[in-house]
Amino acid sequence: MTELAEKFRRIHSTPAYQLVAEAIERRILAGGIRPGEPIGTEAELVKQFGVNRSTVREGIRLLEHDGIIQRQSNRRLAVSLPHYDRLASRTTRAMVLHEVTFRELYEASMALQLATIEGAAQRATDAMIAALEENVARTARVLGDPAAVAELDSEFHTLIGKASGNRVLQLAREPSDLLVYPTTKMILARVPEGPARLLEAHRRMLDAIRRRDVEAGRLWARRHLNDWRKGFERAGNDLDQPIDSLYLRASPTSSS
Amino acid sequence: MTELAEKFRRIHSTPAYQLVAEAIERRILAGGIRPGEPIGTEAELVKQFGVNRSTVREGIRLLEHDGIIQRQSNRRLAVSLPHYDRLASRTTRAMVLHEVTFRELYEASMALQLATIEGAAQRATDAMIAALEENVARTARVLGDPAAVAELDSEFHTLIGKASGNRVLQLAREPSDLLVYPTTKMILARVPEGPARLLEAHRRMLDAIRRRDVEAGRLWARRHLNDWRKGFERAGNDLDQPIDSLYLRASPTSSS
DNA sequence: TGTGTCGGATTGTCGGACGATAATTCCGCA
DNA sequence: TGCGGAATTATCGTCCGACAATCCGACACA
Repeated sequence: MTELAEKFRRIHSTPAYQLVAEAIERRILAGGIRPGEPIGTEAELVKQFGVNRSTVREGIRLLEHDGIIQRQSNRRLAVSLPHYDRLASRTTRAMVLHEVTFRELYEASMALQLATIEGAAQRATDAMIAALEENVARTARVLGDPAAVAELDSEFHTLIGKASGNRVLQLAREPSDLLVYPTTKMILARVPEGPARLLEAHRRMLDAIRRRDVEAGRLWARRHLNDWRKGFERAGNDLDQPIDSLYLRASPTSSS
Repeated sequence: MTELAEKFRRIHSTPAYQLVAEAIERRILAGGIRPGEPIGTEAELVKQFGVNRSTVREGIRLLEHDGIIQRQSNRRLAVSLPHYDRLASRTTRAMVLHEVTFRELYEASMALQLATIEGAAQRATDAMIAALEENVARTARVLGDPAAVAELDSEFHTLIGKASGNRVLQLAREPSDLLVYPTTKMILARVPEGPARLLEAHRRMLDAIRRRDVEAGRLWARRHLNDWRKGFERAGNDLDQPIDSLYLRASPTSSS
């Protein structure tokens, strides 16, 4: 083995199906095709790229999976805006595989939720506030059913995310939220005073948003999440244990 | 159109290739197969699932694309931990397609970076601090080259992310970081005092981390990002304009 | 207006095939 | 006996051709 001079870059042939996917992706991102517009049938792509249909299909699958293209009613492919939950579930999955701890989840959620409610307090529209009020009212009605309360809690936070008007923030927090939700459910089922405290916090947060009181919003969001943490520990868990695979959803697909 | 009673759930048949993907994914997430362990060859999967190889291939492509399985040197498929950047680029792409504004990016980054440096100040190891010092030293050396400084800035923030020891936070901020980086590059190229101010901020942040001074860390991280925003505006941009497709990387694939 | 029917288009799935390349085995030679 | 290189095998990427199921649109019909 002579010392080989690094004259050549390591050769790396990209498989055709990836090239297909990247070519289409580039066109979409460059704005050549706008969301909603069709990108042609498989047969057409076969002709354009000069590869076999199987290859085209493998390529298309990737983009379809990412949600940047979708099949319309015609079954024809069209560009689409990837929906949040689709991306979020991937990231959530990664968190589970990486065995992140609840502490990490707690810390990150704290930062994200505080920023979110800050935005919501500043910019929530009347419609969003009405939706939040409706959510809180419903929560009050099902206070005896922990699972239902947990579900509404999840919805509440999603609504606040929307109300914040910050999509970057929404995208950033959704993966964590997906993990927080099942935990909340577990906590509420085991900590008797949980639902009442949760409702109180939601009411205060909503009130802060209504009054555009950023500081009060932050305060109650913080308390709310601290309740979550304390409940988690009171339910007999260690904050430094990794989140485990309880959190795989039954069907991670099909978001209408 | 009469009011149709919602008696039936929308029918939805899942194609076989998706079932294959989901079946494998479930097994992995349930912990049946740990990262690094092989999944079996395509031929074996064909036998197990009783479908055609084309179908199996379409299915495993999806998981491969998500990074939860990978081909080893044997070419055999094995479970793997999805790496951050792979997920991040998807989310970044979504942000571009959704035409999020710089303001949204700025706000979200602020929350995420403050939380990150907080974690770093509390938990950075000596090794991480050394790496940060090395980064700062290199930055000082290339101060005349805006592009190089931008690159090192990106690295600096990645290092702080690692130093924070919070992977949830890291996963949450990476997508935004991917968008911040090209902007920083543009700003540094146009704002003469940019590099010097950036270096100063990095030094202060590093110092705060070294002294475990959370408040100082937050302060300088905030200033640093405010500089970014001001530079952005000084460079003649409007904070409320959508980020555009300048940000698609040349090759969004292959992370070793 | 609502309903059956038909043809065409498109997809999902299949079976089989070939070459390229990495992994493994085997064999001749020192 | 041990080792380097050749032969074999395994596996993947790609291709081809095919078929049924399904959906869309159009059209005729009640």
